[in-house]
Amino acid sequence: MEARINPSPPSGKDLPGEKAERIIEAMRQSVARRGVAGSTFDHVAREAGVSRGLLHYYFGTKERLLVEVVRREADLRFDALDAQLAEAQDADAFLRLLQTSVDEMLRTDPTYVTLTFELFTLAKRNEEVAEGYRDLMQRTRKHLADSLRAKEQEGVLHLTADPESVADVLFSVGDGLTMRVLAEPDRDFGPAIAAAIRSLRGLLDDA
Amino acid sequence: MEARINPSPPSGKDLPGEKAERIIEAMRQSVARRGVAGSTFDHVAREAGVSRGLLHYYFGTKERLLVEVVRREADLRFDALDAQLAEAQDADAFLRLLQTSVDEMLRTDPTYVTLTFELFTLAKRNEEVAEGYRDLMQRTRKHLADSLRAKEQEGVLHLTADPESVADVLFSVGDGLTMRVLAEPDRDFGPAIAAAIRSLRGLLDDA
DNA sequence: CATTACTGGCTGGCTGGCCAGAAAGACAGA
DNA sequence: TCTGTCTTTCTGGCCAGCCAGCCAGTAATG
Repeated sequence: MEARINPSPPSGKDLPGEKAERIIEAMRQSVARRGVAGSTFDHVAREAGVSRGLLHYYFGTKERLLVEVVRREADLRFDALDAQLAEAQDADAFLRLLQTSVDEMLRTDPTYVTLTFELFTLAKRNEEVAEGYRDLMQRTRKHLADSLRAKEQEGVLHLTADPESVADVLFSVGDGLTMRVLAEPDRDFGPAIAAAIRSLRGLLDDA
Repeated sequence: MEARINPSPPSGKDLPGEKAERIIEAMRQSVARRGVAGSTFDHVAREAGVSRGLLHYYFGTKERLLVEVVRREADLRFDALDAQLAEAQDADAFLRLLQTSVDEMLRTDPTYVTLTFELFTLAKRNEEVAEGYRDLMQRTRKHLADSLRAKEQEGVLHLTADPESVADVLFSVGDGLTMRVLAEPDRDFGPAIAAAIRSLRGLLDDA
């Protein structure tokens, strides 16, 4: 009766938690589009193709559902990063790939940026979400830092600060500029982005 | 009957719009603390010491009240910036002052950072707020850019990009790092901030 | 038949906005 | 200075709508 959260494989034809997956993904998209407040169980359930009650059955509360959303967000972020950065062969290429990665995301689907900010504001008011968000930040930083370390050992980059700090700064600039681009989509941020990249290059390669 | 918004001086002992001021300030603090959704007219009215109805009388809707909050936010931001940056005599001092300004704000009262993010997420869903937010971004950028230009003419700085772009990048890094500090208050961001400053220095002075 | 997975009606609480009218001036005349 | 009237400012009760969570009960599974 009090199973909750991934109550074990539904035995039969379905993947374990296949419905739970659909709920999380529906919530993810809904939060990006409508915000946390606008993402009612009613809407999300309809979009996931399940009943409203199931959301409670699996997750109990909205907050716990959001924590799962954050977790999934981290996975998606990692995949995107790894795919983009793997092939960089020097600092310039690395930054260029980072930039096009952000560009592309903004043009095709700004879901996860929006979601990140939405979760950040909620984290201020809910400890469960806050913990999930901290975890997301830490894992993301760690992940990029590992990539940076690897690239350094390959001789592709020469970091002028510890990898974690570099990762923090890279993500910070990325988030800050993204926020501005989203707020003023008609403005040309080309020069600002170019300036940012020039400025960041000093962290990746002082040769 | 349809006066609305600063309906003219209340003639007598009070300052013009003194109550409106109190409402805006109460809303500002409430949004920072409880978020937009949690800032009900009931709470805000009580904290401003007025009746709930007066909020409608002055502002009509919650959105329009929020737009006023954004406007006030810009003024506060300008004052803080001007006060801090006026005395900088070289690029390093400029960045140092920028940093201590952010530090101090974080330690004493992170109200306006929180508020800024809160408004950003709301802007995604409300055109009135979005316009106010764009305006805030533009005016803030313009303001810092003007400061930068002035410092350049004084010979204090030598910008390596147009002032608006430099302002964008400075604020972006500031916002991004601030977000991270707020999310992980126990982590030591000293090295990351140092790295950011080293990196940004290239935008202010290539001598 | 027992257990687990799932449904959807219900409810109590809350919210933004509306509005009828009270309170507080403003002004004029005596 | 008092009084009566008009206007502006301000109040708080009311309402319709919405929502998260609860739960009694149904379907599926083994």
